[in-house]
Amino acid sequence: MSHKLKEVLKNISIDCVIFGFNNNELEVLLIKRAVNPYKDYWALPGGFIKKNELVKEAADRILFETTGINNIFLEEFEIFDSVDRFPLWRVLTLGHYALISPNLYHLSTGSDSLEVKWFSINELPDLPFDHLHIINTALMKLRNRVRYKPIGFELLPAKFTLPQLQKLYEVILGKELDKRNFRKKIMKMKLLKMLNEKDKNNIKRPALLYKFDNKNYNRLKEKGFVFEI
Amino acid sequence: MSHKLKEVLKNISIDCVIFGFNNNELEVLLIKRAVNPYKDYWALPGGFIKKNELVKEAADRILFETTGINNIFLEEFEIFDSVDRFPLWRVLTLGHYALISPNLYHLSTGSDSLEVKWFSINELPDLPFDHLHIINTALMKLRNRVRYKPIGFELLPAKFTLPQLQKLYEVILGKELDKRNFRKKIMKMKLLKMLNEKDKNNIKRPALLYKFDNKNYNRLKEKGFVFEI
DNA sequence: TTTTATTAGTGTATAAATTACACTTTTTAA
DNA sequence: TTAAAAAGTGTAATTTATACACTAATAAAA
Repeated sequence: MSHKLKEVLKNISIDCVIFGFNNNELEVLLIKRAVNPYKDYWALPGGFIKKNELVKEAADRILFETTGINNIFLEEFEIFDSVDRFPLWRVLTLGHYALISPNLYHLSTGSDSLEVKWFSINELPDLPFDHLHIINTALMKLRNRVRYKPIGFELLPAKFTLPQLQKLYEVILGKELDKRNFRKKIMKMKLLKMLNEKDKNNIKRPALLYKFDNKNYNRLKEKGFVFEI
Repeated sequence: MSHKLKEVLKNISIDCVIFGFNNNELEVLLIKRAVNPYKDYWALPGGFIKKNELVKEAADRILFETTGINNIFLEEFEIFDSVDRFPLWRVLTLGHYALISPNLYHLSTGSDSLEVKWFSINELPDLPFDHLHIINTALMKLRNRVRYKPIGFELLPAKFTLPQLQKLYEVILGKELDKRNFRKKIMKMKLLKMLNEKDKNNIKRPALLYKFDNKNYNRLKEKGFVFEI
């Protein structure tokens, strides 16, 4: 790690599970570790919290330093506390996750990472520590959360189509949705702004483009609106 | 604290917010601190995690040592990480909460607590550290959680009446519910076992007693049932 | 230019759930 | 025996959820 042990809280670390959506599949961002233990292994971006850092600040910094990604909404989802999960000493890890639209972020390595890459969650490499368990836990939490908070939208480009949104939810929830009912339900929530543009990506019947109306979502939320899919 | 600093992870502590339900009010369990800082103050039961302890084990032990309560379901709900929240050094606190039926548990003090007592959440004493913030956050999380998981039942005695259950939900959710609709909704879920007994507590028309059918709840859950109030 | 192919977009019927509401019954206390 | 207090109950209207097939709009192919 790039920071001296004396600068950090050596018993508390952070691991980040960054989900993306591509080719109608969920993906997760991994780094190739530059340091031991498990040098050269693909693993979750992670690191230790500095002594005077808030958890949120640390998560943002660690993610940026290892992958080049910043300015995303990281959320704590679980504490991983097995006694021997880190081979050298006792470490509790605060798991964080985020959903991002992969094409919006430029990836770069840092001193702790040799390489950064997206992996389909259906084709993960061997992972060190309990990182597979962390990813699976994050996925379970994501599946539940996405139904009660409009975080799924973060996985789409700023401009998206209703068929894309539906596909995203089908992939996350693992079930087929009726497009008539899905469309009616979403449109009724009044969370989308229709754009006077169509998706022109080699499609016979180009679909209308929308964007998420965050301002209206917050306004409705204050009035007691509850998102649910 | 009763444990030597060298035995614990001094940067990670646990605070427990234990909710009870009494006189149609939510209550929270506090201890009078036996040690500095803030000796003699009423505060949340808390302590440090031992070096080879799982978070869950630590939470259970800390709660038992400070209040005499054990064998309850503690759940982590938030991390409190302000840099100066503990005056002597950097401490991150893993907030845990639980709901219990107060009459089922015998309270006792330990070496860290001079006294243990229930306080109405509407009449809290001055609290040290950020304990008021911790309690308010727990309450917010509780209000949401109680709608999507049948944890509210934990606040009632093993045998309870439907009017008691409704009152509990009204208190937690902060709104009045129609007793006809509430009764229909609850009975339809098939989570209660009707007892051939009535509540005989100085009531003109004694109500039927029920108990929560955990076995059936788990069976229904496996079949895809989702609790929601 | 016309035809074909592919996908987006739409409407209707039924079932289920939610919401709003007042009176009857059952017990204990007076 | 009567009064009081609370539990228990049913109905109607509205909203939401679910299931389903055809039409329309475009680009590619002929």
